[in-house]
Amino acid sequence: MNAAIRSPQPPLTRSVEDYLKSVFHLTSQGGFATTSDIAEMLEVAPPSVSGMMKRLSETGLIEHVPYRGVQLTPQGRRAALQMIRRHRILESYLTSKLGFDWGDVHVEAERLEHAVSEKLIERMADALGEPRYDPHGAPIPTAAGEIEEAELVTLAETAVGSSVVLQEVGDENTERLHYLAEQGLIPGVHLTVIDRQPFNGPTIVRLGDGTTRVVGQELALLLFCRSIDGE
Amino acid sequence: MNAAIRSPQPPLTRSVEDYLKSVFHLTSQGGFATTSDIAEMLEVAPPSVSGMMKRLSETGLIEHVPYRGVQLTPQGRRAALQMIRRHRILESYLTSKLGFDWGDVHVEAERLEHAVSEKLIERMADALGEPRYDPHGAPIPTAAGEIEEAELVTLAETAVGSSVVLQEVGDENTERLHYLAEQGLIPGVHLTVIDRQPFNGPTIVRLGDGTTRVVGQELALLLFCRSIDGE
DNA sequence: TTTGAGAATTAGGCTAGCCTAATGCCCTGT
DNA sequence: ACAGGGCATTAGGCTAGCCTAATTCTCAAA
Repeated sequence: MNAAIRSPQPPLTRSVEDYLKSVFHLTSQGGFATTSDIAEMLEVAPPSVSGMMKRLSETGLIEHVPYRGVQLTPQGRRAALQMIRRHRILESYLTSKLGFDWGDVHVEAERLEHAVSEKLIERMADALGEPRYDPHGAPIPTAAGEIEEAELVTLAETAVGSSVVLQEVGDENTERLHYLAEQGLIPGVHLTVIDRQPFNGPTIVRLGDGTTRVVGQELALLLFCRSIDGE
Repeated sequence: MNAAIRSPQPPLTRSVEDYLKSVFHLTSQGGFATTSDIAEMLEVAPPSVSGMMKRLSETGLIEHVPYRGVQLTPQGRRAALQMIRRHRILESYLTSKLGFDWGDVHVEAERLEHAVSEKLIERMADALGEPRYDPHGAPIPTAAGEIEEAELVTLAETAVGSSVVLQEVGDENTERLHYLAEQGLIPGVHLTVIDRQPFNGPTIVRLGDGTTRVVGQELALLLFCRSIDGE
């Protein structure tokens, strides 16, 4: 007889959507998302997070273990995946239909994802041919809420001598993305790991066209690769 | 030395954008927008409007004459026209590029207009070839903030025997728009006014294809026409 | 010229989200 | 076993926007 039970789906606010997305990303490797990690990701103060976590666990979107952290409930996960689908479809659409640069789309999508209707997203997805990856190579959840989980390894971890395909660029910084694109380090490119300097030094790779690149550790950690050795 | 003077452009909130748009529409025939008209248009209580009007006149976006009403300042008008441009470009884009129905685009655009960047709007406008009218025939303000002001007359006011072109449909109700489209009463259509029943009765028109339509007064008041007699 | 209906405003209160300062909990290192 | 650092939470406050109830203003009609 109380509101929480009766109301089926009070639409989520922008803030709530952002918190859910953060928790999803922070728990993608399993475990709990901590208050301070969420606070840092959303650029708010930790007490703001504590307050929101309380609200969200009351509405059943997250599970909160005080002083430990939070995890998404199935319902929260569904909502988070929906937001991520929106975000990645938007990025894809802006890139391929409106000529946006892959370094710029993140910010734009971040604002739009809270305002687009389901219908618009599906129209965009349709116009794009139901893409499976966004411009950065990240998998796009299906409308049903399924997301591909690939076993990827960062370029910094690859074995010297191995061959990989750059699958996903885990970054959203405009300048870094511009630089990477200039270097030809974009999803889908084939890389052969030629060498790696010691003490967290750069990795040297050969691209498909035979040219080589020296990739510092900071960037190498953002380049998620799929091995193609054994296949 | 105070904040209002120093800060160049504190970005407007969604609410503020909506209020400015309302005031623009309510003052388009000149005069003042009243508190209760704004309240009705935005579906809020009159005191909410009074409060907002106070804020907006303090920030220089409107001119408030207490107990009389409000008007936009040049700065407020600029902001309002920018929102209207966004709205109409969005409607146009959704209609022609994503297959939305002209009856549905209003709601969608209403949500998106607060979230899109200037850059995205200009990309859309570009992709559309800088359209001058939205799907309902309403003029789209230029990026510079100019808007066409046409002398239009509603179909209910046209002289029997005259010839007109349906220029703009002043409605945003989905069902009515669907009905009008079915009847072929869409912007650009050529109409000859054959007859009008007395006592606010319907207007009978002939379309370009020779078929006739009986248009009740309620709808006829929404159909803005341009005369083509004298030309 | 007064009066009263109707519109506008002021008074006072609520929620969502944010903040800082104060307090509480947990765990590791001695 | 416990002291202290570090993270989390609670306490208390703020703004934007909304609300209802009470008050004030305006103007037209008697």
